[in-house]
Amino acid sequence: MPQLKTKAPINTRIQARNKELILEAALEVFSVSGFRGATVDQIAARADMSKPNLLYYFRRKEDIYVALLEHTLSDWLEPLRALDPAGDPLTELSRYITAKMQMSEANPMASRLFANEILHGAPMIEKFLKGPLKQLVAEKAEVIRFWMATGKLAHADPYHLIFAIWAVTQHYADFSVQVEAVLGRRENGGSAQKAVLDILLRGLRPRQP
Amino acid sequence: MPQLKTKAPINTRIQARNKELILEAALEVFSVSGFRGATVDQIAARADMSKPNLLYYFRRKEDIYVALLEHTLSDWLEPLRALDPAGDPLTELSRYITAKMQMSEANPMASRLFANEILHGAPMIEKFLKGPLKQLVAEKAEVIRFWMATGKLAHADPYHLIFAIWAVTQHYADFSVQVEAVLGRRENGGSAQKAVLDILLRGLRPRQP
DNA sequence: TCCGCTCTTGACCATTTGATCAAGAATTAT
DNA sequence: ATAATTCTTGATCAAATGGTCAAGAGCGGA
Repeated sequence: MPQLKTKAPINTRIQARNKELILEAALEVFSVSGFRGATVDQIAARADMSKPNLLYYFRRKEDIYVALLEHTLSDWLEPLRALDPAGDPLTELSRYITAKMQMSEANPMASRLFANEILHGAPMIEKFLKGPLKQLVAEKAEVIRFWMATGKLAHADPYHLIFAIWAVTQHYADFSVQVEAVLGRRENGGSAQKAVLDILLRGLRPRQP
Repeated sequence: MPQLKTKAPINTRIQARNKELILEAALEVFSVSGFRGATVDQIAARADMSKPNLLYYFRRKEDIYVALLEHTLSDWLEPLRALDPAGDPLTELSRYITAKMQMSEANPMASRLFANEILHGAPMIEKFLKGPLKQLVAEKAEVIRFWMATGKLAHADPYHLIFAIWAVTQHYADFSVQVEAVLGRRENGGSAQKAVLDILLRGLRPRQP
């Protein structure tokens, strides 16, 4: 008697490999061209695969895009999640900012993918923004507020502080073309990181410790 | 004998009006969907005009896009240009940040248009970035460096300070969907402005004046 | 009024592109 | 080995879309 598998065949080795290849190729293409601008042909070509074969693994172009977003949403939150209420505030924030800067440098394509999605109204991840993200930010804003209340950090609006950190760190990935144009393409790896830490954190040292 | 006008007929009243209508409609469409995602039909519909009629004023879709960018590039730089070396540093920077925040709130579509263009590699405005923009930033970075050297401002990398200001102020326009999702769509007009000024400038007050 | 120029549009075209299908190749299980 | 299943792709389709064209409507100057 044949096994009943109407859906979700267990991933074979070939499936795992090809899905990975497709997602990798799709990130490159979507991050450059956005959802509308990217074509299935481009992705298939980058994945060394015929278009029908690609569509055998992901039925619709949109499925690839959504899979990509889901695949990285969780990683994206990890550094914020790691903010430790028991740690030293400036050390914790410093770690967070550094982690975000390193993510921007190591994986600018993922950053641009999100930027594009949000810029276009976040049609695919609205639920995520209003649910898990909002929840996590509320929680961490509370931690920051607590640090401020106990005098270990200067006062500032925790939400807007978090926005500022996001904005600045992701700027180096999302607007890298502009950054490089203005700087004349001189290296910006370490120096940017140091400068950003300085700019964002210097004002947060408590007045009289 | 008929007047010789092979090109550039002087703008008639109808031309001026329709070009304006088209640019207005195009900004709405391009800022939401990006260059590739926007269709000429959409723009024509928003401008209450048939597609061929729209293409009578702008031969190609790209022409509308470029016209839009050029139309606003200059305005975009104005606040930075206004940084006055003779003024009080903190007052000047404060004015600059406030102006940028107000632009973000008043015209988020223009901000998103640029964000999109840069995110996709700035194919149309590369020259502008490497020319006038780079030039202006270099000049103003020098002003900031001067302020720091004369002890009227704490030390920080002027370039990265400018990037931080751009990043944070434009974040509220470009990522408004995310900001509103996280804040639960509570008003953010004035409070954001105050918070941003505080976060960006507090660390810049000179140590011992 | 009349003539020339500007403006407007329905119909149309060529290309791009997301998606399907049937048929064959490769792999796996028995 | 061999049958069943999974994988692969050339050919093809329908819809969307940027752009053209010719013909007519509207406007302004003489």
